[in-house]
Amino acid sequence: MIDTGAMREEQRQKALDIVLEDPPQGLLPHYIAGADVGFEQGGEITRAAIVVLRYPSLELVEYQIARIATTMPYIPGLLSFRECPALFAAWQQLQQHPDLLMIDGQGIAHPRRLGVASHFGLMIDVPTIGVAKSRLCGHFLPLGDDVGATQALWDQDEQIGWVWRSKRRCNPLFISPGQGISLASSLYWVKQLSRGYRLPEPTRWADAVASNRPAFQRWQRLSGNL
DNA sequence: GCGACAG
DNA sequence: ATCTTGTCGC
Repeated sequence: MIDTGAMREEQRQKALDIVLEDPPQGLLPHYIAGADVGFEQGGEITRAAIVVLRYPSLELVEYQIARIATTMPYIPGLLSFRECPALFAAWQQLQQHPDLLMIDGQGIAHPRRLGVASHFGLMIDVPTIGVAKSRLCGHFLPLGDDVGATQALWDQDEQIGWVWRSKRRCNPLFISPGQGISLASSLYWVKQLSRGYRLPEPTRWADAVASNRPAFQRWQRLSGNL
């Protein structure tokens, strides 16, 4: 047991096995991350924020922000080409790489099955889940008004994701597998990482960091991470 | 030809 | 996404 690198890899693999299980059982992942992208100066600058939370406490343990020149305009269906460069820059700054990453945007719920979550997951070779606030494509049966109401998101006769009402009187979330995870596990983890707010904690924290919201500023003070 | 269209 | 105040509802 001298090769700590191999030991660490073994731990990582155990965590991945859990993430990939359907449904997940046994051991649990150690770190889960959330990513969000925003723009500054009228779109000239792309800002990506990635946060890492410890599981299952969901406490924020690290965050990184990357700002780079925008290279692509927003074109529906080609979002990943616009956001991946900044996301990757933030990813390379991380001290801790997570076992699972939630990205705002679609996974396979995309015309070509390559939403930003799928694309970025391939780039970093880490399981990803797409959590979008609105629909890009696909159709679904009428969704109930109650919390937890769920419908499968379809493209023809193929399921490409889920429509899930995470909170009452709020528009539903559009959840789809990014890379290296199943439809069932995608929904399972989004629920597992939600705490009564519309967005699951990883995405919620990523948004708070990217937008420098009060909650994040308060965290900075309390953790001495100025 | 017309409408839809993640962030 | 971003520009932005107040406002409605729990």
